[in-house]
Amino acid sequence: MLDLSYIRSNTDQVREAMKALNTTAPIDEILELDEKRREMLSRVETLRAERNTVSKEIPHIKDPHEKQSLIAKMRQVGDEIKIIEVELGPTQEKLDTLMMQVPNMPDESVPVGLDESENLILRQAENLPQFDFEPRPHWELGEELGIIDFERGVKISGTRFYILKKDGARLQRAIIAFMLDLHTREHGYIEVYPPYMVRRECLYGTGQLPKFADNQYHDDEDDLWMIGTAEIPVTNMYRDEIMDETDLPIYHTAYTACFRREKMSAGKDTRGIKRGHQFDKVEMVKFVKPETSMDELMSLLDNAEDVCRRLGLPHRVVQMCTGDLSFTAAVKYDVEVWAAGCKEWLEVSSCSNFKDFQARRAGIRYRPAEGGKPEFVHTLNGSGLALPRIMIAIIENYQQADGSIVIPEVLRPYMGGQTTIPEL
RNA sequence: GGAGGGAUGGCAGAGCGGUCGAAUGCGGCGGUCUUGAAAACCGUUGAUCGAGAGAUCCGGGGGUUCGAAUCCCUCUCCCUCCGCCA
Repeated sequence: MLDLSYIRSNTDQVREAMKALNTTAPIDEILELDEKRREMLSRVETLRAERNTVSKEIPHIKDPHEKQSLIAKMRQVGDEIKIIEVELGPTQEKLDTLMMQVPNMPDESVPVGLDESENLILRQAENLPQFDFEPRPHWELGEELGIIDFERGVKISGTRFYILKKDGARLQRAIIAFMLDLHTREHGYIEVYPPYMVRRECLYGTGQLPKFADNQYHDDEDDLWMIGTAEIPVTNMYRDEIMDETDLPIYHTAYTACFRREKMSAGKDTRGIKRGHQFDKVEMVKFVKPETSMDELMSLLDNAEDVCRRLGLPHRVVQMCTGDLSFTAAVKYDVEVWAAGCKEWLEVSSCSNFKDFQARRAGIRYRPAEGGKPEFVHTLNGSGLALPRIMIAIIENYQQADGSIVIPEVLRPYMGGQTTIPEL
C-alpha cells in the first residue's frame, strides 16, 4: 500500500508511475474520498471534543436544571456525531478498498517498458551444455526412468498434477535439503517451517488479496487460504509488530509446498512438471532497514544465483521493466535456468524489493535506535529456488545418451553417494 | 465436538459507569552516588491522525448512555476439564 499523504502531495509522480506500469489506479477517486473524509473527520472531532469536555463537567454541576439542560444538549451533539459517522464509516471503507488496489511505485532504476518483451537481460551464461545426441524433454526421460508418473497423478487429482517416484522423489528431497543447508549455513538465513494455510488478513498483508483472489485455493468453512508461496506466512510472521532496530536485518528461509490455481495460465505449459497446481519451493525472505534494501536485494539475488552455480545450471538474470513488474514489487529480478531438453529458459526465482509496500499493509515496523517514531521496514523475498523447474533442468541438462541422468556433485551426499539415476 | 474461565501498555498485573491513556511491579532509557560497576534513590518510558488545538485506541465489530476499559450483543483468539484424534 502506498502512503496516502504521499499520494496527496506527489500526485503527478503517482500518476506517471501508474502509466509506466501500464495500469490504471483510481487516484482521482482516492483524492476525492480523502478530502471528503478529512472534512468529515474534522467536523466530528470538534463535536467530540465539545462532548468530552462538557461530559467531564456534568458530574460536578450541582444545579439540577442546568445539569439536565446540558445533558439534553449533549444528547443533541451525540446525534449530530452519529449522523456524520454514518457517512464517515463507508467513506473510510471505500477509501481503504481503493488504496488496497493501488500497486507499488516502481523504483527509479527500473527500465520503463510496456511488457515482458522489454525486460532487460542483465547477464546470461555463455556455455550452454552441448550434446552429441538430441537431448530429450524431461517428460520423456522421467516417464522412461519411472521417476515421474503423470498418468496416476492426473488420475488421483486431475490435470496439472503428477507423482514423483523412487529416485525422482528422492532427488527433489535432496535438492530441498541442499538448498536449505546452503542458505542457513553459508548465506546467514534462519530456517522456519510455517503453516501452509493462513488467515485471509495475511493475503492482504503480502498483496495477494484483494486483486488475485482467483489464483488462491481456499477453504470456505474456516476461511483458511492455501499459500501460493512461503512469502505469505513468513512475511506475516511479524505482522503488527514493532521490532528494535538491532533486530534487523532478519533473514528467513523456508521450505513449503505452494498451491496455485493457475487460472490465468489456463492451457499454458500443460506438458511436464513446469507448471502445476502444487509445487515445492525454498523461499528467502528479508526484513531490513529502508536504506539498505537495494543492497539487500543484490545479495538476495546472488544467493539465488549461487544455488544455480553450485548445481552447475547455466542461468541468466532478467530485470523486469515497469510493464512487467508485479503488483507489490518496486524492483524485480528473475533468475532463469536453461533446460536443454525443452530448450527453454525456465524462471526458477523471482527476487523482489517491496520496500515499505507490504510492511505498510501488514504493519511491520521498527523503532530507530536513536529513538523517535517507529518506521516501516522494507521487505524482500526471492525463491531459492522453485523445485520442479530445477528438477527439469537437472534431468534435461545432465541426461546421457543412454537416457540415464548424472546427479550433480553437490547433491550426491544427500543421495547417499548415488551418482546416477538409475543407480549403476 | 461439549462445559467453564479469560483477553488491559515491552512483560506481569490492578481497575468503582465520570477525576483512567489507565494503579503497581518488572524491564527499558536518563540522572544522582561510585575510580568503574552493582545496589539504592530520583526522573522518564505506548500507538495512530493532526502544523496545532485536539481526536482515536484497554482482542475485533455493534449497541446502551450526556459520558464505557468498566453494562449488553456478537465475532475471534487463549486457557482449563471432558470427548475424539496423527
